[in-house]
Amino acid sequence: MKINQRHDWPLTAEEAIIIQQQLASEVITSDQLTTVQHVAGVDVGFTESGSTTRAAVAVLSFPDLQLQEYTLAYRPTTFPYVPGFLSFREVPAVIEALEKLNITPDLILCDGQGIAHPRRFGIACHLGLLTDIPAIGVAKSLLVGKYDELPEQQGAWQPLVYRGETVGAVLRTRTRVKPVYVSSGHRISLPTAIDYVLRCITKYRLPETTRWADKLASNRGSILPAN
DNA sequence: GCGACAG
DNA sequence: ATCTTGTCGC
Repeated sequence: MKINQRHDWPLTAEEAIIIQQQLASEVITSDQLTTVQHVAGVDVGFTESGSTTRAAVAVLSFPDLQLQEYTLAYRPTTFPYVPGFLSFREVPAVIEALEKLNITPDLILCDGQGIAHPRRFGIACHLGLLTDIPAIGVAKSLLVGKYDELPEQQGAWQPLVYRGETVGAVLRTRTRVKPVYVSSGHRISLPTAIDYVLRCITKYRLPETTRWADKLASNRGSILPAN
């Protein structure tokens, strides 16, 4: 798929904040999706002491969740990990991997937050805007916000509140397992996002999309080409 | 000023 | 994220 470059990649947090504030105003948190036939999972891993960023995209059919295609991209790491600026470290490589895709996904599940972010612009928002594809943030841990305890049952959830606003949901994807943090990335509402995340869950805590992407980005099973 | 802090 | 073996539990 083709992706139009909307900005240069900043080298400092100060420059990154300006970009986040500009793009955050363009994020859409209402449903604007087409029929979902393909769901993509995205993840990033690091090699060579972190100097190389490896991005993986896995496209699964929906709703049957069978792997249809995957791409990889390697790039030198140019931005450090700073909470609140994860996208500037990972998105450049992800974009490159997405451009190699033959199938254009109808929905993207990201490993990280959507609008559940200090400036309402997590990695799912960034990827959603750059690709103009509906995107959901599914994070394994909390970045910002508070929430009440939730039932142990699969499907239970509680609003994630930050500065008086509901920015996401804390969702129990499997009974008695630690919950995940779901938030809108772009072109999707929270209720719809929760629904899709649950529909991508089979027998594990994380969606099959992110499990595939994670496996590919970390090269487990030695199924990847060296480069 | 003191903590908190996606991956 | 990454460094790393065995081990407890279903």
